[in-house]
Amino acid sequence: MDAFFAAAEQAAKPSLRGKPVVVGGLGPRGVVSTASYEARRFGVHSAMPMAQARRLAPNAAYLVPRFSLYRTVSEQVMELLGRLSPLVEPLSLDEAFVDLEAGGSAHDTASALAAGERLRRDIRAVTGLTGSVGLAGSKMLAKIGSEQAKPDGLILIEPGTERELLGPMSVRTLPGVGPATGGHLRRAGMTTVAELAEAGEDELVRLLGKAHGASLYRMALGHDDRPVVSERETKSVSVEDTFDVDLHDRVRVRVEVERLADRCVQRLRAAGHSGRTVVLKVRRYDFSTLTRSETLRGPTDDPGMVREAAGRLLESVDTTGGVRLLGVGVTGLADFTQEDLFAQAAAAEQPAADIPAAASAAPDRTAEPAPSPAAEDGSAPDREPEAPDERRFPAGHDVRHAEYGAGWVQGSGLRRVTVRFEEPGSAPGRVRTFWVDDPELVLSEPLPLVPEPTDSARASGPGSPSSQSS
DNA sequence: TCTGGGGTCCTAGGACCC
DNA sequence: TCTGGGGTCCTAGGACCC
Repeated sequence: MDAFFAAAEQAAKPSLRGKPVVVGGLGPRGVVSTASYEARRFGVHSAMPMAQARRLAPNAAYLVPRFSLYRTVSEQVMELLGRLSPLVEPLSLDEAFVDLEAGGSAHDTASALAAGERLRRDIRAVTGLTGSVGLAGSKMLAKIGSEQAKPDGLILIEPGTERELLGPMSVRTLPGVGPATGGHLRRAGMTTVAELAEAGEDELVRLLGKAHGASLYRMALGHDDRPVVSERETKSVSVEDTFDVDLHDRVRVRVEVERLADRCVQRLRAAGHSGRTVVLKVRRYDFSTLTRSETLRGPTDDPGMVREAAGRLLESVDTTGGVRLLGVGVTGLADFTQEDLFAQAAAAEQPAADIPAAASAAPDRTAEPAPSPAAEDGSAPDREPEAPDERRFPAGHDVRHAEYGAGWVQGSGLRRVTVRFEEPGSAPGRVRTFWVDDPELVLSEPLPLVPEPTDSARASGPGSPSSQSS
């Protein structure tokens, strides 16, 4: 999908169409998630500090991400991809590989092109947004193709033309070559893909290590036989928070770690997982980042266990100077817990008589989620009694007013909310301001971008190469 | 007003085991 | 009569991706 988050917001908010839109964290330490193409013309791009974006494009609209909306649109797009092939590999909410050959939806250049264009039409019809398609014989080339096709385009890379196409491109075009590897290669005198191929595998392995060097050499030759994999197992679950101002108080740091542990366990349980290794992440005032981990005797999804492990790990970290970010994660995932094992063992030991005891060996699995006293009352003494206006009415979120109907928050503060009354199908709307506690005004769920989810497209076509839409 | 959040994969050293 | 070889697990850090 093209500039996905920003494009979705423009589709939802008629007055923003054709205007620079920046989606990302709006706090003092926020960064840009997505900039619309209009905003990119000012030099704004993903991962840029929001403060810098505001200097470059002071008149852009700045919005927080609304993942529920993006997830809804993403599901619509993934459903369309699923009609092309059972082999769909999502990379994120807005990007996926499709193995057209496995789906029988293309068998040569012409049928692949037809499938790609049909997909783009369907995406536009169903979501109201544009996507770009790269068609090629491998994942790497399909991805590079889709990147070049953006925005709102389609590119097919004819088999046999890969090397000549890649040769003059920057090494940074290849997946897996970021700032660090790019720098290494530049210092070694290599800036283009052709120069990588010339250097040879041995040289690249010497420079970058075994795995990275070897795979990069193959990519430089246009070789990539990685399969499209539809079901991938989750390996870790983590949550982290960057604080608006550094934390200095040790007690506060500890409280935040416990909160994060609870949030992490919530997500872990929601996914039906448990894990053996607890990881604490700390970013200090100077941006130096460290992790500490502890592996338990068996997998757990118990909030107390994770909280305590994270707390122990915190003991070994020097936080003088201040803490910028804290994170808690769980890896070594399983779909059972150690309590399950105990229960199983107990049941096996004493077959009939002992079923109640076996059940009580896993006492709080059903009683959960337990409201943790530590996280509730022990929490930040300096916390606001009520959420500030910006939190109650986040910029960009949908609202509904009893009299004026559907709109979205343009800004809030000083106990006031400014709302623009418009919705996906409407003309650009007018702005009105209300008191934050106006009972007529309530936050609402995102409206669909397209009125009736059209059901036009049909699966079809015999097939051949891989494609990626992004 | 410098630098998010959620992931994946790789490397390297030490412990431990046979 | 200095210090084998190979495998796995754990820990920490780094690069990269969206």
